[in-house]
Amino acid sequence: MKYKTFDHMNCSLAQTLSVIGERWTLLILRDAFFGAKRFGQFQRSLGIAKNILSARLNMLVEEGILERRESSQGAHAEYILTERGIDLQPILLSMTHWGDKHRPNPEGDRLIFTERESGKPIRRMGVVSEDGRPLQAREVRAVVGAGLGEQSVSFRKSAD
Amino acid sequence: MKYKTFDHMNCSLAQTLSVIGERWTLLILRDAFFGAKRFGQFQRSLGIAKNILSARLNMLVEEGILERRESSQGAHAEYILTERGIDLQPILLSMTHWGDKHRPNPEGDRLIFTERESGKPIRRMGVVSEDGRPLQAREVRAVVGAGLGEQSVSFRKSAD
DNA sequence: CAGTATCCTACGTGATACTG
DNA sequence: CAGTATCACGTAGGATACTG
Repeated sequence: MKYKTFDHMNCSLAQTLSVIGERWTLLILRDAFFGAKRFGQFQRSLGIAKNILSARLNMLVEEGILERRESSQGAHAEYILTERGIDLQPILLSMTHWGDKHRPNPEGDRLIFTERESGKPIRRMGVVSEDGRPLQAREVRAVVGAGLGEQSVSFRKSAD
Repeated sequence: MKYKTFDHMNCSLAQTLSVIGERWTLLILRDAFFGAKRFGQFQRSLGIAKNILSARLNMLVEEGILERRESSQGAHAEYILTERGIDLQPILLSMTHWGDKHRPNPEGDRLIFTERESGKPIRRMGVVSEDGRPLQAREVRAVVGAGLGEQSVSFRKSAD
């Protein structure tokens, strides 16, 4: 009767959720992307309980998403995003964009993400074809690959 | 001492998490994207308890992500993705791509997402400049907008 | 300041029984 | 089949005290 884990599911989404699927995790990572490094920075920013924060940071280090470094100056540790952590950026940005659109702040956008060099806003996250054209959701379909083996994925005749 | 909600946070990511931040929700939506419509389809596919599924479906309908329709044929209801739900596609795909890369199936990719027309695989989800160039994570910065008011977002001198 | 440890609560969850 | 209701349980989460 225990909590069901998603680990056994042969599904990339479920695998990802088993790592970052808990409420606080993505908010911690958001702060990391904004430059938070120290325990106290995360804690004050989020208003999260210290034991939860401690557990999440340790988990993220175990998963290779953050790296724990002893700071050269001062006795505190620092938590730094690894490459694997930086790879989560599209997820965070997609979620931010959805919130911008569907749960907006009446005063206007909260954050605008821009290209550092030019200052121009980036394009809203969305599916892009191999040669760079934006695609509508319905123009995309899923094809079963080798990793899925015998499993089917569709509830109808053709996967969407 | 109750569970803290994220609703009050003036952050698009937190707002999104307060809607789809619970474990099962994205898996239910995954199935919806693959064509699942009926209660039993979700239930068998996920192995989720019926009361949880019921609660999640109702929540998603309330949030305007799914629409509940009485099927013309047969007495069952159907749950259909709304536009707002379809807008979640970049989130699901970003998470799927991360799982593909960092928790791969040794046999190969589980699913390949392709452009329906040409059959060519889509580009991996990532940040794209206004004029369509792929950007590295570090080439992106966040600028405070009107919706953020007085709040700051940075832990250092310049936001990342 | 940076955590760890402890205790407590309530929410998410799961099994099962029940209804239309 | 499509749910709703009930109940029991564990884990996430929160407050606080404690240690280096």
